[in-house]
Amino acid sequence: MTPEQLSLAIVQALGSLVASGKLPPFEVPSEVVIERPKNRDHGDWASNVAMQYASKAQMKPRDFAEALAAELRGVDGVEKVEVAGPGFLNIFVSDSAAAQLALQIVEAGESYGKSSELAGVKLNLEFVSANPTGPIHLGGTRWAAVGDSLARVLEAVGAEVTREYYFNDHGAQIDRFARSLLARAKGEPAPEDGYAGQYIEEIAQQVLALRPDTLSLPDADAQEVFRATGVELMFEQIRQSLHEFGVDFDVYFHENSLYESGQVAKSVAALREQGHIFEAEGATWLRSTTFGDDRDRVIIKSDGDAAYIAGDIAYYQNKRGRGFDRCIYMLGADHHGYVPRMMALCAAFGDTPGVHMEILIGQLVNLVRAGEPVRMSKRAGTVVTMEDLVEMVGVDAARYSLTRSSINSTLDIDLELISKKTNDNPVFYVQYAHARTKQVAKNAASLGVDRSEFVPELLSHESESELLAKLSEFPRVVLQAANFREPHRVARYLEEVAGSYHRWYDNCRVTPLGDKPVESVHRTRLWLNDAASVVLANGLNLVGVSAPERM
RNA sequence: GGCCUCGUAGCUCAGUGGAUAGAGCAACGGUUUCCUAAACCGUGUGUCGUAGGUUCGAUUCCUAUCGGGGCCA
Repeated sequence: MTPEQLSLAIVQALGSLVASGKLPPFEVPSEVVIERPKNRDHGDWASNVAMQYASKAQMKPRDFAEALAAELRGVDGVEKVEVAGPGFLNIFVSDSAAAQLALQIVEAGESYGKSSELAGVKLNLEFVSANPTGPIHLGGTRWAAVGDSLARVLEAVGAEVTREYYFNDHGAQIDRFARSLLARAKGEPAPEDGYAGQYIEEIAQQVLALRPDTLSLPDADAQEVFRATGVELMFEQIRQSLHEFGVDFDVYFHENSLYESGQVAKSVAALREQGHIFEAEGATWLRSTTFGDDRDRVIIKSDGDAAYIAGDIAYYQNKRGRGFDRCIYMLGADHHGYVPRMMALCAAFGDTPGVHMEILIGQLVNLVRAGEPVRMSKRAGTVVTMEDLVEMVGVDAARYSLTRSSINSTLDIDLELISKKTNDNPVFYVQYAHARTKQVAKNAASLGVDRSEFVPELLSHESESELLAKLSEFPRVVLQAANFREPHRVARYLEEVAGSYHRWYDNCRVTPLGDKPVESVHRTRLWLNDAASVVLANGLNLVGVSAPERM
């Protein structure tokens, strides 16, 4: 019996109670809250449905609960129902009803945990989107890990997700990049506002190797060569790093294409038609204050150049034109100031902010070494990059530790700690649990324990009902992670599954001791072992971390 | 000054308005003739920053306030 099945049983019970007049008519919910009580005396599962709906039926919570309890006692698999405290429903499920789940999970395999909640929804998820002026730094690495995991979670609940990377290779930042390359190639110190670091040297050399005559050109022309070629090389390096990090985007969207295709002009014209554009002080403005922005925004500056928001406007309309129902943007906390103007442009197109456009703001990552903050500077070239982090701890540990925390929290990564590869990192704990399930299965096979029978009532040890209960929560955790856009929930859940599994492993053997014969209980436990294996593997996959067979 | 975000155990952090607030790490002690000891078991610490409010019930929601971080002016 899973929480979903219980929820359904309660909804049906409520329906029949109302139909038979045992409860006064009220609007019966389509699902109710079922949770695993911390205290096992409170049952296998508990519901607060009576406290929530008693007033709607104009009853006292306890009376409401008693009526519902009486009805639930007739449900197959329900062993006992008690009413406790202010009106909690404490439900005890029979061991064999709970154990059926192991069978269902193994049979479902990779599809266990998936649902069709967002089936048919086309989602655009934009993340990282760093301009190609240098390698992906720690902050971008966090979005790469979290964004890709979020995409996986959303796909698991049925959404059609496009991972998208938006970048620009013109403008002030890129100029600084090009000037830095040129200076380095000429052996001059980096410009005051430029970039430094080993990668500048490497890219400069690569550009010279491709275009050996560059330095004989006039400075302006040479700089353009460094810009065009340097950006290309840098971007290729970024794509490669992301790929090695396990993150591949479906679309790399070039800001310039919005201008070249005339999309910007078209979008501005569309907004002008709606009356949201005005001219003032020689510039073209979006009247974003109409939609809650704290001031109007310049789209085309008085010198004729487009402001950054011109691209955002066109890009948003372009996404919607490609059929996306929802456009999700992941931005760092340093860009939270953009939210009101972004939402305003969404509304200006007649869309609904928060529905068609969603912006997730994530806090930054701090680097710490032995408790002391590490100062990072792009100019001094002392940034820690995605490659650095991966080199220190590996892809799995890096992705896991970046994904397991809420993006609302600033994340401190302690280099001292993480580079020591201590088992501080829970990724080892979870991966080890998975590896264990695989080794147990292997041993079972070699000793002749197979899945030829399943006797649910034999899974009666306390650690078995704990593990089964934990495994049953997986689909709901995935759904919550998707709905809240919080993939860290999956990682936290996996840590709990791993704990339950390790405890079960210590208490219940799958293979018989010594030369004892193989019995039904061993064969039945193999199902549970394999069910745990499925959940750990499916969950790790959602976090973007490998599920090793052995460690 | 305005806006965003965080404040929970010694540390790093979980915690869809529910019952006695949790995990990992760190500390101490125990468990291996047998499926992986990267594991398990035991020992303990909390004014959930503070003050009000809403509620049958608040760590969770609202307001104010203090403190850390960030963005803008």
